[in-house]
Amino acid sequence: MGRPTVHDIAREAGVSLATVDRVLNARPGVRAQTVERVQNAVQRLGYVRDTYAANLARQREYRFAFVLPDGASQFVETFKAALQEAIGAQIGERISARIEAVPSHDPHAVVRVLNALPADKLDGVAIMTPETPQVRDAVARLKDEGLPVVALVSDLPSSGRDHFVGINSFQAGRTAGVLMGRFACAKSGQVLVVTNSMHARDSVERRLGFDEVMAETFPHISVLPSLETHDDPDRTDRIIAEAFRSNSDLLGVYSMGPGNVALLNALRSTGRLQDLVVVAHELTPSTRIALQDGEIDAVINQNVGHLVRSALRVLRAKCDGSEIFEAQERIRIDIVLRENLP
Amino acid sequence: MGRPTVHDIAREAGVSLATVDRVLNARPGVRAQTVERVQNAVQRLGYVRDTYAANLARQREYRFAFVLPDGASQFVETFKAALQEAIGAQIGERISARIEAVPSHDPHAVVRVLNALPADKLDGVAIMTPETPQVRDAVARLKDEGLPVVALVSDLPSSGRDHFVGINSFQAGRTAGVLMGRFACAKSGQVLVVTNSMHARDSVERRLGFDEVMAETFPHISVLPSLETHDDPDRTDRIIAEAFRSNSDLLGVYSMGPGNVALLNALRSTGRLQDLVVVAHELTPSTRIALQDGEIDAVINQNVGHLVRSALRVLRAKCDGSEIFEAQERIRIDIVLRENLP
DNA sequence: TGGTAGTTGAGGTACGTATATCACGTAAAG
DNA sequence: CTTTACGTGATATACGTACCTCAACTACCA
Repeated sequence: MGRPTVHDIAREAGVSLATVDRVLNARPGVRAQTVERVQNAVQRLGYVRDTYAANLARQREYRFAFVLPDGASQFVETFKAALQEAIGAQIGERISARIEAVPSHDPHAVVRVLNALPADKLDGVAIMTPETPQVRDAVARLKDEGLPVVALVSDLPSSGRDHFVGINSFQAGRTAGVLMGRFACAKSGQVLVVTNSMHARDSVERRLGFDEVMAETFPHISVLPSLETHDDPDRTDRIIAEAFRSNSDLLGVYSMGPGNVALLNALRSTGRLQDLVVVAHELTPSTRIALQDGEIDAVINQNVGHLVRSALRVLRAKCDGSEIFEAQERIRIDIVLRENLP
Repeated sequence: MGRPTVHDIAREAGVSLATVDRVLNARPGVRAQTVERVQNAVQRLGYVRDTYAANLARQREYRFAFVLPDGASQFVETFKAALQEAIGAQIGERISARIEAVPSHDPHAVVRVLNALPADKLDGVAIMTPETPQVRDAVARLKDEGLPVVALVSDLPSSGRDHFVGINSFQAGRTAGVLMGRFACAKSGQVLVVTNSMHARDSVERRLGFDEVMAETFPHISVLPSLETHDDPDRTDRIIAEAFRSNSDLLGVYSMGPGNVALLNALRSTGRLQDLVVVAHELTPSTRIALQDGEIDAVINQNVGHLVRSALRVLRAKCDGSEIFEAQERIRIDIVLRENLP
């Protein structure tokens, strides 16, 4: 015979179907002793609830909200596209997802959106935003209302989020460091580090990892202080030009954050792009082209498709109270060169 | 209202439930005109069959067979472990998989096993084996019996297989080449290329990709003819020792196939392992340790977990006649360094 | 006219689970 | 002794689909 059903449990435990149901769904009105009898039967027969039949019966729908920064970042756009695609392909999985766009540089707006989420109309929330104390509080509130919360790309530790879907920024920084050091080939000189803002936890951690490897393994290369572009193309042009004026032996550039379009333009106008080792984060249309043209040497990437599907799977598992298949949910730090472009 | 059901289709098309059922399941006894009416209704309402309800009703079980080489390869062992784990985690997905072990170096045995597969007790087959004309024929036979067939890791082109789950060997070879060239840092010298056998299509293609990049981009490095170990540790020791005697400027070693344990041992006994750039394929317990110890510089990997889950998803989709979500099924060429070890 | 084949409808049962209602105990409280 | 609350069983309906049977209708041919 196939998998045991609730009927088998009822027979094995010597109780009625109704009681099995009460126990399995943690409904009240069952003596502790009876509960145990049923649970033993479940154990003995190795019963596993058929989630799909259950969802069919209860007309379950998984209603998720994705809170994403609204802005010019190609990475977020790529992520959104992957999300739309995944939702489309998941027809039949009873998943619906709404996207809540949040002005990327307004910390208060994030909190407003989070607080405005209709907890009773949702079954889970995924959040991509920098960590602030207010966000932590808002997440805690969502958790209080019984909603599973997943942090996306940027972790929200000590906020009570159920899960983090993303890569370890410190390791990502180390990986970038090794590529920079080895591709620079024992030459000595300076490396530029550029990001939009060092207020983001990711940037800080990447920088730490990068510095650690450079100091350990490539002491002949000196890593310059982080330049912050503040997402401003003009400012980017200026600080890059200035950096090239004041450093004679520039070997490479490490771009830790978004804003690769502006950065690449600034680098192009120096006329020295081809000689530099450039390592950037996130595979987007622009970094892809730059890789193909040999302008960027390596991209450290987290696969957006994997991020999206992992977030959806984890949220579902949290809703169902089922186990997470850890091996599948670990997001890899992809190293993308021209040769292994997906 | 939620997703349309067969009832909605029946109403929309002005026919009975039975007729909708006949059309949807391609049963005979429906006028062409009526078929069209129903299909139009399906189109208009955007009906998608609820696969899980359908599987529930028809008591479907997906019975797959995995034909895998039986042998000492750590890669295959890792793959098997991932398969077992995935099957365990898929309880509730109505999937069962049997593993058919085949002596790895007996081409006839593969064919015997394939021919002995009980087509009527199976819903799909995944095959990991080198390509031979006999295998092609056996696959064609399986297809004739109506079974979906997926080629794993090593493609079986022109065999009629439904899908290939694995990476492009040529691109993988190119990727290895770039890493070798760049990590060798403009020094000139020779690179050893080692595999167990150049009869395998993978090895040939990897070699082609590797050579192409080396010739294009690193002409100062000369790539030596492929050494074949034939899975024999003693032979491996001998040919490696001989290669070190006759080449004075060895810069690196590219290991294209399995047998990394024996190769690493042979390299260790030369005492020059630390100075070499070593690029190998497949992340296994031994290559992982060698990466950590700095003996191997880079591993080109195809994630076994992804391979397994992709094969299962594709086989299921083929059984259901549903679309494949291409973006999800593209296996990435992973570059694994010590710093981004998963 | 009757026969036959092709087409359609009506309705049922089943899959495994959720959920509701009602009835029947038993034991404690009044 | 009655009342009440609690624990349990019996039974039904539903979810969306598959698959079966039986009846009925149409069209065509002999």
